Amino acid sequence: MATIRDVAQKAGVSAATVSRYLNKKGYISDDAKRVIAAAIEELNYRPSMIARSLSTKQTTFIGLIVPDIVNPFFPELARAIEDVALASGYTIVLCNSDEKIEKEIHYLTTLQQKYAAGFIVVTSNAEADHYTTLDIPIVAVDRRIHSSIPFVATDNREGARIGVEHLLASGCQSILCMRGPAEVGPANDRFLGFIDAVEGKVIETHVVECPFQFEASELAAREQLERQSIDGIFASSDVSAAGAMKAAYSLGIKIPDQLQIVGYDGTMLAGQLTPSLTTVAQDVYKIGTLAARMLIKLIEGQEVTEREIQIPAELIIRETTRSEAQ
Amino acid sequence: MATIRDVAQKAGVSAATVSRYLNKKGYISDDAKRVIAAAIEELNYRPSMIARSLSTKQTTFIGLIVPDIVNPFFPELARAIEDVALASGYTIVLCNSDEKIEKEIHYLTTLQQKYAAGFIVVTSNAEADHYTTLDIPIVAVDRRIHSSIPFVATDNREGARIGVEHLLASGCQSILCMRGPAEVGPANDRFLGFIDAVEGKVIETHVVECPFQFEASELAAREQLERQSIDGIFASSDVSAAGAMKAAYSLGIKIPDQLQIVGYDGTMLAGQLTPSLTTVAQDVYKIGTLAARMLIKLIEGQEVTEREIQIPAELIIRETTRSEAQ
DNA sequence: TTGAAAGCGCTAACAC
DNA sequence: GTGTTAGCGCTTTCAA
Repeated sequence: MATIRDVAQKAGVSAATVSRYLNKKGYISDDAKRVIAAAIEELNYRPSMIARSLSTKQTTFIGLIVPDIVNPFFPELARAIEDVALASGYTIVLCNSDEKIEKEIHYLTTLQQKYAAGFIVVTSNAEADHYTTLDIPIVAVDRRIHSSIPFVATDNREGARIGVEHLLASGCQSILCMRGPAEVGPANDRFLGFIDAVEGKVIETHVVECPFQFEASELAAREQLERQSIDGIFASSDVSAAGAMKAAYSLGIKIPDQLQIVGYDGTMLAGQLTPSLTTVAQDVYKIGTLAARMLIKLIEGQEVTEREIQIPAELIIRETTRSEAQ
Repeated sequence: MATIRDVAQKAGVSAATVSRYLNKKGYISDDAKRVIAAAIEELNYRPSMIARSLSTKQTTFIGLIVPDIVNPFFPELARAIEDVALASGYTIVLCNSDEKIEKEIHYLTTLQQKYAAGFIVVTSNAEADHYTTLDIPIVAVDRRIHSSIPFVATDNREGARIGVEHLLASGCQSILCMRGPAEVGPANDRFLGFIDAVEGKVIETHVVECPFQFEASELAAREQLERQSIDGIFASSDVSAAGAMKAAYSLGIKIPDQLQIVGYDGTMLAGQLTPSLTTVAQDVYKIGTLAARMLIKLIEGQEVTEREIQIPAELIIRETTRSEAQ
């Protein structure tokens, strides 16, 4: 690998001049430009980012800490972040925390001593110390970490309200809310949205808490479906909705004739189920984009006015609801 | 941020000694150990990996180049790789190529000048020059790049054969093979497996090429299903199978009574469909694990005997086939 | 407009 | 066992 000095020598100038050329800093004669360009070309020279980093103390790595990239929400988020990072010359480092605080801390410290310029984090761990005391920028996505940390997410409460409203408008009289885990912020927000929608209405409601997981959701749904007459389900995630569909199927309950279902998330899965699932879609790509843009601004010391962004969710009506109202 | 010299000073030793302590290299007195440890603790010192890298010319970043992390195969692969990387002190950098050779080259060069110690790559781009001329280790996953580059994948041909065999054993007389794109290596292997299974059998076969994509697959399947009588489908991916299921559903064809379907991949989707999809499952996590281990060995200069690994696929029998033979 | 020189934080001979 | 010294490849004053 050629170094800056090799280039300087070949071009007959000093390393400093080459450096200036590379960084477009300071004046430099057209002649010099020409020879340097030629030398770089000839040597196929690529500056070492690591030497540069050592010198400038700036880096271009963004750490992305998510619970588990296998969870369908995160690949799309990662994709969005990577796209904007790429455009701005940043590179993303993938970290799976499994929601474990030790793993989060591990990444935070290792990456910081390595090369991270900032972090984008999805975590439910409440002890925010490790985040608030960090001396590099960080933005929280999907779940709020601390009031001092910028945050981007869907307006889950309103999204859920819309979804349940749709069930109501479609004539449901007895609705089951399959809410997510109490430890997860968005799950609570969605539950609040459910309450918002049903409050004061003369209908029956049931609530069951279950993880964002297929088998567990299927089980929970089956239990509820057997026990009482339910004609509508609002599931806090598409996976749970899929579980409910399975339960209904094996119980011989017809969808959407006897039972209508609304999921949440708007993952691919929703569209690929049969019948296809009506769902409240999050614009995950947009969340990722905004979070990444915000972080990069922070890293580059630019002004960030909106430190808290809520993105509206969108109801996608498909085959698991009848939408009589329409 | 404290530096190694700060630590040395506080401990009353030289930077070299601290360095030796840090890297457990060379002898060092217990006394020294004690003072150094104390100084490190007190100053909350963390060595700068970037300075270290500049000095040693070693880094701990692994570039992972995949077409698109959103594609369900890749998150699990990434997860596996990250898990073994983490255990060995490496960190993974996520790169989405969109199958575009320019993007691949971009990552290859940028990351190399940044800090990559090696690459794990999934690509169908045949011009392997950029890979074969690379001067850092690389391993190919899922799709072969060049005979000189180590490679880990599922034994797709055999996997497909098993899947089709199952359709045959379940009594199918007229089988449609929904094969993947001709440019994609594994798709071809799976098609060969299909041929292997049906060759010489007195049954009817049909073949249609379609991308690993829901809508397109649904369309293709519907067309075939309308045109001729088909009682079995071997789809080259679970997504395509899901599309086929949807087509059958809207055509009023009962699964598995009138039509049996076998998918390929063993993604979550397969288990979450209703009825759940019989599929040939790849052990993606294992592929990732083996690839990462191999790459790390290569990076660390260890002997790698098996440079080409094929992992068997496993048939998971679920509700879209009848398995009369059992 | 350009070059010399110092230094970023660490490692690695080599000498003591 | 430990310290001195000389870099790793780049940037950045400061002079010229």
